[in-house]
Amino acid sequence: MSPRVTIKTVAQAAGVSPSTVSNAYNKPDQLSAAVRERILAKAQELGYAGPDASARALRSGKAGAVGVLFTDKLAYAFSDPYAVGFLAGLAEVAEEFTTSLLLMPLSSTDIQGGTNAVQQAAIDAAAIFCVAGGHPALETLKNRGIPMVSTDRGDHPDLSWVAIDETEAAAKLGKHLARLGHRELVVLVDNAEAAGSRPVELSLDEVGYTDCELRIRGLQKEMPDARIRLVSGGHNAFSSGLIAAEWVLDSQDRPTAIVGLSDVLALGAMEAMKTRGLVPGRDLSVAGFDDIPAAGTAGLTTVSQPIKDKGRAVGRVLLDPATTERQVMMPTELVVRASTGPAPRN
Amino acid sequence: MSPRVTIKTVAQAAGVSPSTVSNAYNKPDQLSAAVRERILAKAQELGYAGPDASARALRSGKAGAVGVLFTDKLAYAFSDPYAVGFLAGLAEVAEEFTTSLLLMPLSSTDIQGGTNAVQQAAIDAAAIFCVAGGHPALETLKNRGIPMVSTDRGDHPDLSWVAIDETEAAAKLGKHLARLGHRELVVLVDNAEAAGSRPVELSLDEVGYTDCELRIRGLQKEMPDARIRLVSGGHNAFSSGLIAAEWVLDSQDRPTAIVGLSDVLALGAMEAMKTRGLVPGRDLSVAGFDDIPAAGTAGLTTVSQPIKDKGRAVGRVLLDPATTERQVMMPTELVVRASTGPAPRN
DNA sequence: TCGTTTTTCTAGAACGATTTAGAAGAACGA
DNA sequence: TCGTTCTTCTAAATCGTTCTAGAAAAACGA
Repeated sequence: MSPRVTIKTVAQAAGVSPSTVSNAYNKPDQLSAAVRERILAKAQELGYAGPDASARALRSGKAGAVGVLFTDKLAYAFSDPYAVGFLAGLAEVAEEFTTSLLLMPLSSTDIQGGTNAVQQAAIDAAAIFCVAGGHPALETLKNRGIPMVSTDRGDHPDLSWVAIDETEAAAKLGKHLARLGHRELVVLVDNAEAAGSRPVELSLDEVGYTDCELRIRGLQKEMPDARIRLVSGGHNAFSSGLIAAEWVLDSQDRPTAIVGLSDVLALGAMEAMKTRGLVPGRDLSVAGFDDIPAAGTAGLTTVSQPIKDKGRAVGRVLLDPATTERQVMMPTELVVRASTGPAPRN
Repeated sequence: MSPRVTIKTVAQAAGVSPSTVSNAYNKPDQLSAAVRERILAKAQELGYAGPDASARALRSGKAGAVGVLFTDKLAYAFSDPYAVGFLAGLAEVAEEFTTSLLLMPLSSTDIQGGTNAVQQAAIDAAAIFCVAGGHPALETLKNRGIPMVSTDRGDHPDLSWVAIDETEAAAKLGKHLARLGHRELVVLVDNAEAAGSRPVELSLDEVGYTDCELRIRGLQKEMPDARIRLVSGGHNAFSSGLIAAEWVLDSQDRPTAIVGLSDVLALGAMEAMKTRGLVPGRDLSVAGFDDIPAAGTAGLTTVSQPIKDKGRAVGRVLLDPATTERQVMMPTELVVRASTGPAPRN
C-alpha cells in the first residue's frame, strides 16, 4: 500500500517547500510561473489531485458549502414543487459563489450524542426551510456559531430571515372565502405524528410550525363567524392531503370549504373530491398556498409567493457580502381560480 | 474576542484529557457514565457544540457526505422532475445512513487552479447524474480517489453504475413510431451551446452525452428508413423544448413526429403545438423519455423508468456495505398515450 | 494474597493543509 | 557603491480532532 500523495510528497518531488506547493494552488502570483509549472506538472505525474478538502477547511476555516435544513424527511421535501423551487433559487446563487449545497437530513435520533448530520456537517452557513422554531437542530447550529437564514420570521429581532407576512397572506384568502359565504372550514395541515396512521383532528396548539399557526390565525381574523377545524393526514404531501380530505368528505360533518396550508395538500383534496364526483368551486371550495405550477393547471385558488426569488434572497443574505439586509419581506398575492365559489345554501 | 471553545478547553474545564472528551462524544462505552455526564455538562456550560466537523473529517477520513454531480446548472436540474425524483430516492437512502447530500455546481471555470467546487468538496463518494463521459470533473473526482456511481454505463468495465439499457429503451419507442408509419422524425436534445441563442440543428457527433447518443441509435435501429434530425433549443428544460419545437413547426420542413429525449423537452413541444392549434397524436406525434408525473396528465407517450428506485439504487451502491453489486440495470417500459398516432398521409 | 484481566483514562503523535514572519537574492534608485 | 525595496521562497506554528499505545486503578479468580 503506497502512502497517500500529499502536498508534502509533491513538495519533495519538486524540490520545494510545502508552502510553495500550497501557493501554487491558492496564490499563483506569489511564485514564479516557472516553478508553478514545475509543481503542477509534478503533481499531475504523482497523481496528486489538489489540496485535501477537509484539511483545507480545517486550516482556513471555510468549508465552501452552505447547509440546507428541511422540515420533513429529505425525500418528502423533493415531493413538494414549492420546496424544489426554493432550492432552485438558492442553488442559483450558490453556484454564483462557487459554493456547494449540503442537504442535511434531520433525523431525530441521538441529539445528545452528537453523531447526527447537523453536527457533522462541514458548512459555513445554513438555510432553514420551514423548520419549526423550537427544533433542536436550530439550537445545534446556533451553538456551532453558524450563521442562519430562515424562511420564517423568528421571535428574536436579530434573527435573519426571508419570509412573507403569513398572517396577511392567509387573511387575503380568508376574506375571499368569507365573502363567498363560507362558515364551515377545514384546514389541512402538515403533521408528522399523523403520518402512517389515520387522519387526526388537531387543536391550534398541536400545530407545530409557527408559520402554519400564523396562517390559521390569518384565516380566523377574516372569518370570525366560521367554525374552523384542523385536520392532518401526515407529512406535507399530495397523498396526505388526499387521505385527510377523504376522511373529511366521508364524515357526517362536511365543511363548505377546504384550505390546504400548501398547494400539494390542497391538490390532494381536489383529487379526493374528483373520485367522489364532487366539483371544486361548486359543491365545495378548495384553496391552497404557494401557487406551484400544478395549481395553475388544476385551477386551484391559492396565495402565491415568489418562491424562487425567496431562494435567491436567502442565498444572497447567506453568501453575498454586498447584501446587508438581514430581514427580507416578500410579497404575496391571492390568485383566484375556479376551485372556489359561493358556499352552497342548505 | 474570546478564543474559540475546543475540545481542549472542555477537557481542561472538566479536568480530563482531550482524548476523553473525544470519547465522550464518539465512544460512550469507553468511559464511565459519571465522567461522561460531567464532560457533557461542562461542554454545555461553555457553549461547546461538539467536535468540529472539518477537524473530525480530516482526522478520521470520513466526511459524512456524498457529492451529487449534475450535468446542468444546478438550478436547471431542479426544473426537471426526473432529476428531482432521482434526488428523492438518493436522499432516502442517504438519510438512512445519516449522510448528507452535497450538491456540487460544476462551473466550468478554472479546472487547473483547483478552486472549483468539485475539488473543494469534502465528500466520501459521489453520485454522477447524467454527466457526459469525458467531463473534466469526473477526472478530478477520479484523481481524488473518490468512489463514484454513475447513472450512465461507462466504457470501463470497472466503473460502477445504475442505468437503463438506453438503446433498448429507445428501440421500443422507435418500433412504436415505425409501426405508426413515421418516416420524418425530429429528436429534441439537450445542448448547452444552443442555450440563449436560437435553436440549432446538430449532427450525431455533436450530441455530447453518451446516453443521448445511445437513445438516438436505438431509434435509428428500429426506424432504418426514417430521416432523423437532431434539434436543440438549449438546456434540458420545458422552455428549450418549446423553443426548439416552435422553430421546427414554423419551418418548411415539418416532421411527422417529434421525440424529446426527456419528458420536459417533449412537453415543451406539446405546448408549442397547442399554441398552433395542432393536436398531438393526430396532426403530429410527440413522445418523450422518463415518464414524469406531468407526462401522465398531459397524455404523453413516453418510455418510463423507475426513477426514484434509480436514486435509491445509487444510494445503496454508494453507502450500503451490504450491497456488493456494482452495476445495476433498471427496467424500462413503453407507455403509449394519446400523443402518438398514425403518421398523416400526404 | 498475588498475579491476571478488565476498566478507565492519558500522552503524544498523526491527519493534510494554510499562515505568519522572515530569509535570501535580485532589482532598483541615487 | 550602498542602502532600500521587491520578488520568491521557506521554516515552523497552527487548525481541532482522533488514534495508538500504554499507564494506573479497579476487579477478579484461585
